[in-house]
Amino acid sequence: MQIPSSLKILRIDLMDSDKVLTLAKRRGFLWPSSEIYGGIAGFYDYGPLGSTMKRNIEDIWRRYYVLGEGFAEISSTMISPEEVFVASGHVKEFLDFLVECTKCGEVFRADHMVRDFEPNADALSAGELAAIIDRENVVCLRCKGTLSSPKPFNLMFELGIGAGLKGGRKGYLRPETAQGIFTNFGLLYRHFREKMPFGVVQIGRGFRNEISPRQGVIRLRELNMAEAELFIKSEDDSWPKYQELSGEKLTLVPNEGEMVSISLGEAVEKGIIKKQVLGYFVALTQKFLVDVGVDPEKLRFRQHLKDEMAHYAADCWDAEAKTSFGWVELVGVADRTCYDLQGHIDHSKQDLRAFERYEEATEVEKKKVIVKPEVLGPKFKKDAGKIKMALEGMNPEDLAGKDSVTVNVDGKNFEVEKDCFVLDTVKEKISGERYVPNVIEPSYGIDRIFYTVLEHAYHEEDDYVTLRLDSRIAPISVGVFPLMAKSELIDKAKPIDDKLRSKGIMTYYDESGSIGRRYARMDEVGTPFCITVDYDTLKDDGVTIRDRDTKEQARVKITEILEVLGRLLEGKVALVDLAI
RNA sequence: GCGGCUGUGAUCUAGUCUGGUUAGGAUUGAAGCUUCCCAAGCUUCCUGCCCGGGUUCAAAUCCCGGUGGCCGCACCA
Repeated sequence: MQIPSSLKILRIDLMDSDKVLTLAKRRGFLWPSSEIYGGIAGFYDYGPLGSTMKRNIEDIWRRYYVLGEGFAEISSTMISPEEVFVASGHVKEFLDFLVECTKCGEVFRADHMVRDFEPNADALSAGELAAIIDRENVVCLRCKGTLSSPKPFNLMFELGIGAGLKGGRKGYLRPETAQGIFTNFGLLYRHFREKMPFGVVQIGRGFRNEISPRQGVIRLRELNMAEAELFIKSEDDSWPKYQELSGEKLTLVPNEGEMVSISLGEAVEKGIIKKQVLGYFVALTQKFLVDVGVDPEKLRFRQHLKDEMAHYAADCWDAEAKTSFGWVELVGVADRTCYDLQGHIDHSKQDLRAFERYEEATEVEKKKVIVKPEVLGPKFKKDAGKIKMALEGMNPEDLAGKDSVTVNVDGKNFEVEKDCFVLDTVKEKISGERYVPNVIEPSYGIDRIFYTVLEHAYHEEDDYVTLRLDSRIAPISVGVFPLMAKSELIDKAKPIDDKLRSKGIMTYYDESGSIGRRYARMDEVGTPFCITVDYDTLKDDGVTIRDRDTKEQARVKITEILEVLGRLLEGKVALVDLAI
């Protein structure tokens, strides 16, 4: 039977993901969570090698953001009270209204069902959606059955915090780490000694009650994320380190127009990427991803479509990697504007603004309404306070020359005579201005990056599997073997192993089975180098260092191992150059 | 969440249709032998029918429910 070529490719690709996931399970990278109880969709445990490799990826990420960009790392709670997510918009926006067919049970998104009648369907309330469905007689797309009323489905996990008959205070598991940074903005602003711009990062878990988790770790309900929030002055799109990356070649898929392959500098000049600072972090993201092992040939940046944007974002570029699951979003670089901070200002009544000092303070003369409390008080008694506030908020020009003025407080009108206040001109010193900072957010999905790195590192030749992981990512750096399990060789090999570990190099000591089998074990988990003590070692104090990818060997004196390995692991020298 | 397919040691798989020995094999793993540099060979060993009900004298096998996986639809702020 003839199989269409497109299907053939699909089949082969699917087999690839199976192979990678099977290897990941067998060798302790990824394990389905709670497997002895049947497992649970959307949850994965990181095994011993996986935990280490994940940490290695996170450490390199820290190198970029904390050391490289000077961002500060915090670790905020995973549980927050409801108010946080009301302010962030997640309670209202992080949900879909679903309608169910009362006849066949098919479930649809309510806003999709009324899209033809209402251009702004996703902004409607349950009641409004129900009204349109009723009015337009919208029925099930599949069987024409009657639809249920719209029911909200929020993707956040809800919690009751503490005891109490009502189940305690309502809270949620965070769907993103970002809110912990925004709620701490005031303290962070102080930490940075009120100097703008500044950045804050957080590596941690987020939780989303996905309707249909699938594809291994690509869509999880408990996920690992690394997020950076860069606070900048509103409208200021420059970035001091921009020039350093402006030559970086990017593959861009803008939401209008064709896919292009151009430098960051050109992309910003041509207006494909609107802001320098956003572009900088797109390019930085590319450097990071390629650094940890994402194949640059399988990497692109795609701009979100207008209707695809999250509720808080004005612009967003996703880093997408080609995997056997198709193009997978690894990172989102979003312009969140001042949405989040403004939301928290509105809901918490706290001042979460930054202050920018002018180079020179200016003095302005200003007319002001100055209330005489000793006159106003006795006249209006308990209403006096509110009337005072209202008066002071009025435009002095409107009060000039009038005998009395009508003030509306809480729906009641009060006639206030001119003896209650005076109009005066005061000098005011203005030394700067306050503004709500804008936020640029690069948000990394660690689990997806982890998987992509595994898949892009996976090599198979004649059923022999090698993970070509970067030496800084590989969970084990060096295998240490005696050629045979003989005491004279073991006595030489063990101290080498101890020495390397004491210097912080992750090793794996192995004396069982044939030497080839031991190399194969290490190749399969991506260990870049293996050291073997052989019978010649007893005579010349030399050992062989073997390279995972080329299988070449070099002979090195035991006393020089540490120095040589240091250079090899940092990628500063290739083993072939040491070979003798 | 709906529908289809599916679940046998860590991995791959035979057996399931047609119920009936101690569930067979391979890989991996462990212990050992072998001067052993690329999954060599030999010996020995560990580990399994997704879970729960039901039918039956008897269930890996048939039925029902749950659950995991894959695929399609929907979803993916």
